Amino acid sequence: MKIGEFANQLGVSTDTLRYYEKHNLLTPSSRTEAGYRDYGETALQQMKFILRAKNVGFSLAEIKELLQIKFKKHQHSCHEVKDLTIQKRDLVAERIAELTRFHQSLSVLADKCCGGQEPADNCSILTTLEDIDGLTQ
Amino acid sequence: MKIGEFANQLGVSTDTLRYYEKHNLLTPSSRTEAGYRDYGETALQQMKFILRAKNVGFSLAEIKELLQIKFKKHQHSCHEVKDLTIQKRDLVAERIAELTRFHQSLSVLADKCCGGQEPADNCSILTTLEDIDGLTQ
DNA sequence: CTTGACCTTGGTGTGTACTCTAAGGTTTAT
DNA sequence: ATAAACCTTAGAGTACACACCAAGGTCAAG
Repeated sequence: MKIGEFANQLGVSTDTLRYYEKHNLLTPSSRTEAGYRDYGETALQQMKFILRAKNVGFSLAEIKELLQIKFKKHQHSCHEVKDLTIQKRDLVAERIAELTRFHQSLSVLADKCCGGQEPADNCSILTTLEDIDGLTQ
Repeated sequence: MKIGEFANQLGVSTDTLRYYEKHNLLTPSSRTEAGYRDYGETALQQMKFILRAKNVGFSLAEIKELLQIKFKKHQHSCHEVKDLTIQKRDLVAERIAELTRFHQSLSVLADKCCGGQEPADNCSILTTLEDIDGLTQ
């Protein structure tokens, strides 16, 4: 399968596939005589693996690690894989916590503001940002 | 106040201050004869405004908008400010939702894995990423 | 036999918020 | 007088995940 068809089947761009190849995430099974990339079943499965891993939140760098393990499963332990997963989960949790604080602060600001058409001279959002430090906790 | 002292007082780097100036977020009150930046009380208040806005999750681009409004309050309405705030809040909410899906998927993966020291040949995390599509509904 | 759709490489651009470097000028203390 | 500590500018580098472009080669259909 040439890159265009392969990309279409997976719903990604050819640029993405070349990018993944450059970054050692997915190498086409072979090349045609003309030098065209030729993707086979193995590549298809691997690309699906990558897309699923992306879907659960892994970065490309993390996926690369997962692939290394996947390639040589017997040289790695379940522990390693679970560790990667938990580390990522905890990182995600931290980011959620941070965004939740943002959301909370923004809600407080929005709720205090009348939102009317009058000039913003006494807008509570602006005055709050000007005056106090206590918004975050 | 020269840039070094000013930066210290606010807990930011001098690079950050020059960056903000370049991007029209904060201009020092004046310059000394030697061309050194000289920050005054107005700059201090504005920088605090910026840092507070950052703390509640606004990006620098959004803060720039807020500053434009703040500079000419009578030309803008409360409505505008509240709109910006709510738009940002909703954006943050979306991102939280996405990350929460990630967190959920990662938890499911982690919980299924034994995490033991044995080889990863049958690691449920890897096989799940290999086999199914149903992690994110 | 040519048109158009595909493919190749290498390189640049995007957005965010800085950080770091180089090469040089100024100020302050000793 | 000189060294340390500060300041200046312009420009490059960082991370992430691609998107886009130019210049050219290849392939199938009409």
